[in-house]
Parts: sequence; structure tokens; C-alpha cells
Amino acid sequence: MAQLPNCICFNLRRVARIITQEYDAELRQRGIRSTQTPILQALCRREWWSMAELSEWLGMDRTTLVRNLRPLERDGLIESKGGGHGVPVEIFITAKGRKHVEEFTPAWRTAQARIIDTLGDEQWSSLLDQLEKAAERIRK
Amino acid sequence: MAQLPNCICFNLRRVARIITQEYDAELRQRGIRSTQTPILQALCRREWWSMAELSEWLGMDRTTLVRNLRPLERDGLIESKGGGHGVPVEIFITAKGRKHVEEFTPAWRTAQARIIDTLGDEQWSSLLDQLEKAAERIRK
DNA sequence: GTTTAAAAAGTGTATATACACAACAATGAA
DNA sequence: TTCATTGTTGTGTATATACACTTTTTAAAC
Repeated sequence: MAQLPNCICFNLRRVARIITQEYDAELRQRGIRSTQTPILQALCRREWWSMAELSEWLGMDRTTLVRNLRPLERDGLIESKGGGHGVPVEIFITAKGRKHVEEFTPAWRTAQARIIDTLGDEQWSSLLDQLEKAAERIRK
Repeated sequence: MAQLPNCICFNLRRVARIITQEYDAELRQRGIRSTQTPILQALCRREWWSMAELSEWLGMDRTTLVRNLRPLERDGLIESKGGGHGVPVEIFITAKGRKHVEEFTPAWRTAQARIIDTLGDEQWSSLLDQLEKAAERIRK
């Protein structure tokens, strides 16, 4: 009977869905999505990234990242030099992309603050730490 | 600099991805996916469900559930009576579906056990409790 | 130098997710 | 009866996710 609520995968996915919707409700007004913000934020940190580096940094499957970059490139927020089968690619954020980051950051902060209000800062910190620890151990 | 790792949404999604991959690695051999197992498990608990009831129980957007049921119905694991625009639908698991549940449950247990090993049972319990609490408060 | 292995990127396919919208049914009010 | 409201379901569209596979380059082995 209590088997379903006991599934860690299911529960984690469910909470991730709920929280994603919360962030997206804020970010939508700025024409951006919760998956895209960390990509643009990562691109701000460096001159450029290769596909493999960026996917490693984001903890995102490389082939997933390939598709996730498409709307961003289409909208001119990022660009890529090189690339294609076997050819290394340089991915970088454009000026327009940086401007977008400036514009959506307040909305991101609002969403983040609303979530933190639910449990408190320390509790979320410790919670994410534990999840991070679990993730690391799974990967080995 | 530490802005990216501080995003709760991003980190939660990332861990959810990793754990989902872990479950799927086990479940794949049984021809089922991590999203589908809780659906079939829920259907085992009742004679039938309406679309709205089931989506509410699973904490899944109703329109998402509509699409997620399709492969299950195509493969004969579930069936539906009624339905269509505006017409209530009765969703229920088939004999084949129940057999599938029996067959994938060991794989599910294996995956679950591997995850629990990473942090311990009590820690996962408390972690999911806190996530649940946060999710509830967000919904209000 | 050729062959082989490893590294890097992209594609095919299938599922997952959800907002905006549409279609229809049932019920109660005018 | 007709009309408006509410509840139930499905569709259009777009993004997210990842495994299996392919293509190409580079580097190492021989």
C-alpha cells in the first residue's frame, strides 16, 4: 500500500516538477525557462565551452544538451563556432544573451526566495548537500 | 560565482536526472520506465481511476498523464472505457499489466536498495519528508 | 604509413512535461 | 427551453531527456 510513496525516484521527480513549475511561472514573463537559466549562467563564467565540458559541468547528458542549446541559438542568445560530426565546437554566450541574463535574474531571485521561504535557507542547504552527496556516490 | 550551484530548481532537477537514470538502468531490462512504474502501481490499488483522480494522486499534470498513458495502452498494460472530449474515462490495469508489475518489482527493489545504500534509510526518509513538506507549502 | 583505438560531436527515436486552448457533457438559472 | 457555468477530457505546440548509433578527427600502436 505504501509502496508508491516510498519510491525515491518518483517522489524526487514529483517535487522537481512542482518546483520547476514554480520557477517557470516567474521566468515565463521573461521569455526563458528553468532549464535554460543555468546554461546561460554557466556560459557567462567562461569565454567558451566545448559541448562535453558544458554538459559535464551542468551534470546533463551531452546529447540532451545538444537539443537544449537549439532554442537558445535560434533566439540568438548563444552561438557556436566549429562543431559538426567529430569536430570540436566552441559554445559561447552573445551580447544579447548576457542582456537576457541581466533581465531574468530578478525573476529568478523571486522564485528562489519563494522556495526558500517554504523551508528556510539552512534546511534547503543541508537538503541539497545530502542530495549532492547521494548523487556523487551513485555515480561511482 | 556560486550562483549556479545555489539554484534549488537546477540542483533538484539534476539529482532527479541522475537517480532516474539509475532506476531506468535496472528497469530497462523489464521493458518499463521509471515514470511508468508508479502509474501501474497506482492502477493496482483501485478498480479504476478517472484521469483527474489519477493525475491528482500522482501529482502529475493532467495533460502530461494523458500522454504518459499512451505507450502503456498501446502495449496492452492498461485500458480505458469511455473518454473523449468531455466524456469521463475509466482507466484500469489489465491482466498483462498486473503481470508486468510482478515482473518489474524485483528490479525496482534493486534500484531502490542501491539508492538507499548511498545515504541510509532514515536519511532518505527525512529528506523526502522535507521535500514533501516544501512541495505542499509551495502549492498553497 | 597504415591500422586501430579513443575522443568529440550529432542524429534517430521514444518518452516526459506542461501551458494555452478546444470540445463536449451535465447542471442549474433565467 | 435556452443559456451560461462548471467540470471533464483531449489536442497543438514546444521544450526536456537520454539511449543507441553514426560520423569524423586525433592520437597511439605497430
